[in-house]
Order: sequence, then structure tokens, then C-alpha cells
Amino acid sequence: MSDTISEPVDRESRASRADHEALRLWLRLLTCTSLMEASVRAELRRDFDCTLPRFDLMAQLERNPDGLRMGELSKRLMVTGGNVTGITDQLVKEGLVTRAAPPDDRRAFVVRLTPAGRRSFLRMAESHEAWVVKLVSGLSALERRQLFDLLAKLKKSVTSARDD
Amino acid sequence: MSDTISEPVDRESRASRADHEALRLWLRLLTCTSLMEASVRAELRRDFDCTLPRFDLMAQLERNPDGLRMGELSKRLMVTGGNVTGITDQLVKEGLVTRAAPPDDRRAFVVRLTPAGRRSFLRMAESHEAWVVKLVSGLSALERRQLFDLLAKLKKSVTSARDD
DNA sequence: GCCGATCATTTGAGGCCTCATCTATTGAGG
DNA sequence: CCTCAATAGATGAGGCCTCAAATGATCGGC
Repeated sequence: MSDTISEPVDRESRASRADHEALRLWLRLLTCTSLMEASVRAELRRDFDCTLPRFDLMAQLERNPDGLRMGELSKRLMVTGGNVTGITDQLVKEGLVTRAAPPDDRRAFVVRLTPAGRRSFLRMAESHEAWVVKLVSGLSALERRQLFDLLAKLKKSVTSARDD
Repeated sequence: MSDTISEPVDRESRASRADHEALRLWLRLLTCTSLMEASVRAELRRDFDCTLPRFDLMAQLERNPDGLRMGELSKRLMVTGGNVTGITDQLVKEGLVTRAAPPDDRRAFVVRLTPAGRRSFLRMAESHEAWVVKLVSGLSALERRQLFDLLAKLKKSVTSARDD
């Protein structure tokens, strides 16, 4: 039997009353992200036999047709370089991306989508977007906009607190 | 698309203008969570040589002094049972939790914090909360409240969309 | 030309996580 | 009782991820 998760019991709804407001905000944020991520992962897996990290990497390349260096991918995906190496290795093996040596810097590699990779990504992206739209459709356009703006502030807050 | 500006570079800020609003909301949510999570992980690692999953598991046990069964932990942490088995094994080995057999069901185990585990957790929790407070301190109390409420709606939206 | 600092990437150990599968136990009906 | 489906947990393969260390290339200054 599969170990999948379905009940409305989670980290956040279990926080005791004594927990403080900032902590509960953080736990709720984490819960929302985990829920959405689990849905998106399940969908990618079920319909395309693809993982979210692979999809994210390909998404970056689709936006940058001239390709990206490993380090650029690492920054954009917010993961370590070693990690990008591994995922790229797999995608190369599957023929979805290429690693090319740029003429000017022999330390670097430029990763690009192959035509097959691009086709594969576009097919997934369409379904993926519809899925995300559905997940957030319980909020009105105004609420989505407010949430979007508040998250922008949160992002700034976290970044500046972290860099102290 | 010039790459020469030294702006914060991540998944979300790189979404092209053509991407739709729901998708950008999702990417921004993911970015915020990733940023906060990375800070929190780094802090737990640096100050206490502890990981976030271990901390989360101990937090659940601290709120439930009578202990929790593996399956309960799995639901609350939103991870699979196999995963809980592994993390629990380590904490048992480190003397921070115990696995006890309940009298009524020989299939199950009840996991509890040891006194040492509780002391260790409480020490971390104090520092952890201060850290989280700092990360969200760039938002006003009102904004935090609004964000909290919008995330509640998002959680409901995601849950109901997923269960269709 | 050479040195050292820095940079891009890879490697390897180890932790987290999922899925699929397995074992043991429980509990409801015959 | 006995069977059988459901349940609690463990296990193993495989992917993701981080950190730390290593390799090789580049660049500025002498």
C-alpha cells in the first residue's frame, strides 16, 4: 500500500495556543508550500514521470534559449552547484539538455535545452500551469494580488534579516 | 535579457513577463519559503548541530508529552512513514527519544521525548523562535495578520482543489 | 613569465524523502 | 476458530540536497 498523505492534520494546525504569532505564520507558510508542492510533484510524476527539480531546471533553460552556465542555474534554482551537476547529468543522459563548452572560459559549461527537451518541457508546462491555477482558484483575484504583494514584503524582510 | 545587473536572482524574479499571475504567485511563495527555510536550517546547524526534520519531530513530541505513534508523527510532519522510521532511529540512537510498545496494539510504537531530548529541544526552540521573529520583522503586525489570514484561505483552496 | 587568489565545476559522504513492497498484527464475518 | 482485508511499521532502491574538499582554469600584479 502506498504511503500517501491525505488528512487535514499537519504541522501548523497542531501548533499549540501558546505558540507565538511569528512562529505560526512561519508554520502556516510552510504548510501551504508543502501542500502545493506535493500536489505539483504528484501531478508531474503521474502525468509525465518527471520530478519537480528536473522541471524547474528545464523551465530556467526555456526562458534562456542561449543557455545558462551551471553556476547561473545554481543561483536561479537556489540549490548548490553539486546538486545542479547531478540533475544536469541525468537530463543529458536522457537527451533533454546539452552541456557545451563556451569558447571564452574553459572552466565553465553552458547548458541548453535540446529540441526534444523543449518539446517535452512545453508539454508539461501547459498542464502544470493549469494545475497551479486550479490550486489557487479558491482565492479571488484581489486576494491573490494582496497575497502576492505581502509575499514580496516578506521576501525583502527575510533577505535583509538574513544578511545582518 | 541582460544578466549584468546584480539583483537578487532566484526562480521567481526570473519568471518572464508572459508568465501568468497564478504561476508567479506560486513561485513567489516557493521563494519565500525556501529563503526562510534555508535561514532556519543554517541557524539550527550552526548553533545546535541539528537538522530541521529532527527539530520538527521533537517539536511535535514536546506538544504531546504522552507521546505519539509513528503514524501520527507521519501525518503531522506531512512526510511518509518510512521517513519517520529513519529520523526516529537516529534520535533513539542519540538518546533524545524513546520507542515504547503500547499495551493494546503490538503493531504500533509510541515515541516520546526523553528528559535529555526535552531539554535539548527547549534550548533550541527559544533560539529558533527569536530567529523566526527576526525574519518576519520587516512586516508590520497588521501585514503579518493579513498574510496569515490569506494563507489560511490558500490552504483551504489548495486542499479542496487537490481533493477533486 | 610566474604566483597566488579566485572562480566554475565535480566528487563523495551523509541526511532527507518518496514509492513500492514486505512482515506482523488486528479485527470483522463466516 | 479461521480467513481475509485493513492497518502499523520497517525496508530498500533511487532521487534530491548540502557541505567540504578537490581539480583545473582564469586573472591581476609583480
